[in-house]
Amino acid sequence: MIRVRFAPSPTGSPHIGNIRTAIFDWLYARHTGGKFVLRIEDTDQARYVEGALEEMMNDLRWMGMQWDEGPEVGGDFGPYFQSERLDIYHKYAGELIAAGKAYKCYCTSERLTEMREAQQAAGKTTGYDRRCRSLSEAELESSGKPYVVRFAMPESGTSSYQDVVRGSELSFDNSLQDDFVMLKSDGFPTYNFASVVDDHLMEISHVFRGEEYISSMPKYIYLYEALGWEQPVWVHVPLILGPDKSKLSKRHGAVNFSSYIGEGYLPEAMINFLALLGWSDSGDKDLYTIDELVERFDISGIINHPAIFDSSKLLWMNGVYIRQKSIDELLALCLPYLQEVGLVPENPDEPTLTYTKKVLALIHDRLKLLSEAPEMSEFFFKDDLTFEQKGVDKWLAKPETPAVLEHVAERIESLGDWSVEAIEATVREAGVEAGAEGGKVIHPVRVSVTGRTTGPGLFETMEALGREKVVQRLRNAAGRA
RNA sequence: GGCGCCAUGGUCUAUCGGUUAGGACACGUCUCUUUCAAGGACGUAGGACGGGUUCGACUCCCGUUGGCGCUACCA
Repeated sequence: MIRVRFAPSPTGSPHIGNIRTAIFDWLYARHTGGKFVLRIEDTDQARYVEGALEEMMNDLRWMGMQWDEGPEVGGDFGPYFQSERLDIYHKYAGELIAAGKAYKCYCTSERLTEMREAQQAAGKTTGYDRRCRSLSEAELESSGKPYVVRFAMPESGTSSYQDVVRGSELSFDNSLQDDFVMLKSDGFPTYNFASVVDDHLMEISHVFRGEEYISSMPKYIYLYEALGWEQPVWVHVPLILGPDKSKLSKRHGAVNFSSYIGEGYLPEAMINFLALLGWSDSGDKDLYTIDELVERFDISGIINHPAIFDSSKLLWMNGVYIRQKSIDELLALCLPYLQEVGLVPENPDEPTLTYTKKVLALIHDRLKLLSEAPEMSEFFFKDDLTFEQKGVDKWLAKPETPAVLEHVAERIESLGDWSVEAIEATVREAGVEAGAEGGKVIHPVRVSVTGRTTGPGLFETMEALGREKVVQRLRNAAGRA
């Protein structure tokens, strides 16, 4: 049975890198018909951030990636919060201590710091000097003092494992390894220990995690050995780097995942784009539906080198997915953005909805982000236009323009058939009659009616706006000049 | 500093010894057009360097350089 887990720690807003790992986990579980487990690694009380877990769950659900086991849904391998599994970690730590494979360490953080600084100053490799490993409890004068539990690593030899992404065996010199902390003095386990215990107990078959853990592999190898457990398949996925080429982290501003939701990216675009950051199956295809991704995703396609996160392709992809939406879907997607700035009322009536759909149809192809909808369609909903200076200078300020606009208004006013075709014919005719052919009439009319020099087709825009508003705006502009 | 991973255009990538090194984004030109998009056509741009191995290396090996990661009572 394939079981994969996504194991975030609630220490802040999830970023692109966290979510990409979750996408790989989810895709692999769905691809193999396995289980997708969500486990919360809340073992660092100092860095715990309120609301981070809710944000994570919200992000996952927004993408339609519902976990099979974990918070809110339960499962047979719970609890799924590490903070609720402390007794389990203590039990196994106790067994390892009894077997002489782990030991209590009473060294103070001051001593550790001093030791590290001395090692650095001497140009030596830093690491715990294992003082407490060989001393007895009596020798340490330890009674009542706080302690951590360290794992007793072998001091010589090499350790190795098969890396499924790199396709080769990776090995490490044991003499360079440290007796790492398993249990902290506050009684909480460290990631290194807790994840091993939980992955085993939760019967995780494949561990997908960032490649920053590769250098910690010796720890896991010996922990599994000491516990007598079989290792899962390690899938070290490539890191996602920021534009500055460093590992993605909080300090990279625009990388918080939820902010992409707010800007109006679509889940299918985010999943498609992120799945291709560190995985590929052909190289000739860029657009994948979620079903195609589930069908094709496999460990063999995972890339072995880091990828820089550059959102320009994501933006393009989002435009592609927006264009694939029906008008009704687009309405549902854009309405919140339009309502937020008051362009559309909270409880719109049927005619308003119909009108909004007509407007959205006109900007549909131009939209790359849902959040662009208000700015792009503002003049359809508001009569007090903001005029682009460029348009005013180039067209409205021309001495001959008012007469042209007035004439167009006149002809439009008496137009019988209010269709796009009739409007176009009439505007063009009126232009000719007033001595302004083609662009010479179209541009000033556009600026008059929309305030802009760019936008959807002018005649479609006029048709949507309605005769009354068009005539009024033309006369306003004529008088304005 | 030590250890580890990695190395194809600006970016994401294909290539698993023999290709005019392919695709996509971005960029540029043209086209369509009232504008801006969208669409179509075309184009600029790539194997870090040096040694091997081989009839033949982007591809395999070694070294160099470079980038990144780890080096916590963070994950």
